Amino acid sequence: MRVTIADVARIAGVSKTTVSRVLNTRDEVDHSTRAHVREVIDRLGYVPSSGAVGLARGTSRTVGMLVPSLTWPWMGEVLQGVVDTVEAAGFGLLLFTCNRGTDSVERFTSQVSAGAFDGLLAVEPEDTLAMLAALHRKGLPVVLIDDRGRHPEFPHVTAANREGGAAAAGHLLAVGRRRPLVLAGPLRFGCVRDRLDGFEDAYAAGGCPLDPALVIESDFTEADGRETVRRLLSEGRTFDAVFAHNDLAAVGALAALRTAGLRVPDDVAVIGFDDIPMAGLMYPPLTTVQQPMREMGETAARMLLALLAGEELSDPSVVLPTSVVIRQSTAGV
Amino acid sequence: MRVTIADVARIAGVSKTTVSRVLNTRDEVDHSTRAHVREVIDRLGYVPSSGAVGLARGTSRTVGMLVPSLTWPWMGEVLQGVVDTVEAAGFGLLLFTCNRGTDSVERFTSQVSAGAFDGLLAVEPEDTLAMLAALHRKGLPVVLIDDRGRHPEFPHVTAANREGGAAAAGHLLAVGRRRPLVLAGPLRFGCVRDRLDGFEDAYAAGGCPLDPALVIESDFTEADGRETVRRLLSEGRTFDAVFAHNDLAAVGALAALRTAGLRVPDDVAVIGFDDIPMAGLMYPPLTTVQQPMREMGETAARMLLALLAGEELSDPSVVLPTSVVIRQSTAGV
DNA sequence: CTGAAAGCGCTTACAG
DNA sequence: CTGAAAGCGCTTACAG
Repeated sequence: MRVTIADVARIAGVSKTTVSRVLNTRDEVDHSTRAHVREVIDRLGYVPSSGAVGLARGTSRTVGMLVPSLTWPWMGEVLQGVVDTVEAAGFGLLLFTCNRGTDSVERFTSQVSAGAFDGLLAVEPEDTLAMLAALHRKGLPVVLIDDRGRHPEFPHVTAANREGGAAAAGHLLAVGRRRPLVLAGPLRFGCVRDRLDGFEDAYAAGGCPLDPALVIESDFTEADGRETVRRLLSEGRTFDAVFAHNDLAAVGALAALRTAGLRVPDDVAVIGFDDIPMAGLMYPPLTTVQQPMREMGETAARMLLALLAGEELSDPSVVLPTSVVIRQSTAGV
Repeated sequence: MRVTIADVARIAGVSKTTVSRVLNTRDEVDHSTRAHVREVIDRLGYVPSSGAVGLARGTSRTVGMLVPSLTWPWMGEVLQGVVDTVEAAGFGLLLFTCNRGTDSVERFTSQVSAGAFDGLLAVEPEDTLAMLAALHRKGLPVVLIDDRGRHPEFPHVTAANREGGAAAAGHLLAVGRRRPLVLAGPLRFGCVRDRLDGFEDAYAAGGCPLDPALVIESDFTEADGRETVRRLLSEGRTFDAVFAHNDLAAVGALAALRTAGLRVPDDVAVIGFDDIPMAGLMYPPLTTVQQPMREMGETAARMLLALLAGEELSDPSVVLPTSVVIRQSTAGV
């Protein structure tokens, strides 16, 4: 049987109130009483029932996390950052995905109403944004880990996409590339427009404005990156670099260039975005703009915990710096 | 304010007992009463507090999952399988990692005592096995997703490692490789010994027993795979194939062979194990023995849910089939 | 078929 | 400094 606070109280010869105070408050308890109760707690191995504590206090000391998919290459890093931070604060992490339509969305919202968690971390909530906004308005603390949209109504953390795009341009210009192909992500995403703007402006400032025919919307997949580059080459387009808006598309570009008999980086330099764990293991190793995924997870988790502690966020919109990781796909050997 | 069962009861003009029965039982309630209560529940948007239900019922309808790391290449697939299954059953998933020593282990065990979840899924619990065994003995339902050890004391799901090793051998023999290098994982892992046994036996049966000097213990990392192959080549060893016990090591082998000027698969064929998401995106695309990671997650989750439902497991030790995915690193173009 | 009451294991005014 | 009692929001015998 479970050891309860009543057991501890009885054996220690005090009231449940006193045991509760030993557990939860720093003062109001006589030193020797406190020591004695502590001893009994340890001896019995008593741990308060989280359900009962939650019911009495009206809080669960648990945060929820909603992700669109767990199999994206960088999701593990974000998750690890979140879990580490949340665990260290003594909170639990309840994980949800929303990849199966209304059914799972409904189940998720009912978990919210059920008070299963006190606050929510959401990654790139494209389809679920309206729902989240409703929950947020009803008082659920929410922090977005959001690399796609622009959501000033939520506290959120993103990477410095514009600066990342500019840095990619700076690097390509530095290695002498004047005619880059841009394999953009879906243009409805804020992050994509930011990366593009930063890149375009930097190229213009460098004295060679982009050729609009070489800015192509793609969909962040390896397959589409590969196919797009193949098609452009077959149409006779020329370019001396590829800036892909994510690493998967860059890997696709690598494959298409190889198939076409072009050398990377000699004929065409390739730079990606994300720095997924496999980026350095590609052939050639992929130069890329790094997003600090783990740190983004940690930061978002810290923000949510602060909110739950009743603190004001000094800055509800955190932008973490990106940086170019130079590897052989742009640098040669 | 939260809508409670008392609100529903008052507005519907019935007792809390009746509302509870409408919520939880199929019978014992008059048809029209039931309909009326349902209507009030919907109108008010009432959702029972999971904490209160848990306290009253002594169960949390939540399962825990303990993983050593969230950033391993195949972990996302396992997690996705688990989350999908658990969510579909209306359970929550509480995620824990144990990468920060005794501190996090202690925090984890206290969550168990706190009754935060009803059952546990654990992935490759090398260091935490003793702790898990203790919890299991105390009555916590546990299912292992375990590709490393052999733990007959727990219900668990693994991949068919021995058969996978044999299949790798069969494939290499079929493409004419008679002198393979084996880049084994740490030999203390059961899965490693199984893969090795299957591979060795199949090669022996094929008429060419392995050269013991070409069976090397490695550590499942890309760096060690690369370094080991580099060293062997520099020592003048010859081999016409590499069987790596995981895909990361295989990717390392690919890099070392390339650096040495050897062609894959012409000079040396390479086959890995796992089929991580990036395997097909390598150059050349990596032939590998696929472990059904997502299915392993789903199966383990289903087993745990069955246990929680009070069912007996028809088979507490489930072995899921592996299969060779043939790509260019062994097959040429 | 329905309800009053006790109980799940805590916390928290309130009183002393 | 300490405790009796009410309350958190449910479920579940028990009685009718």
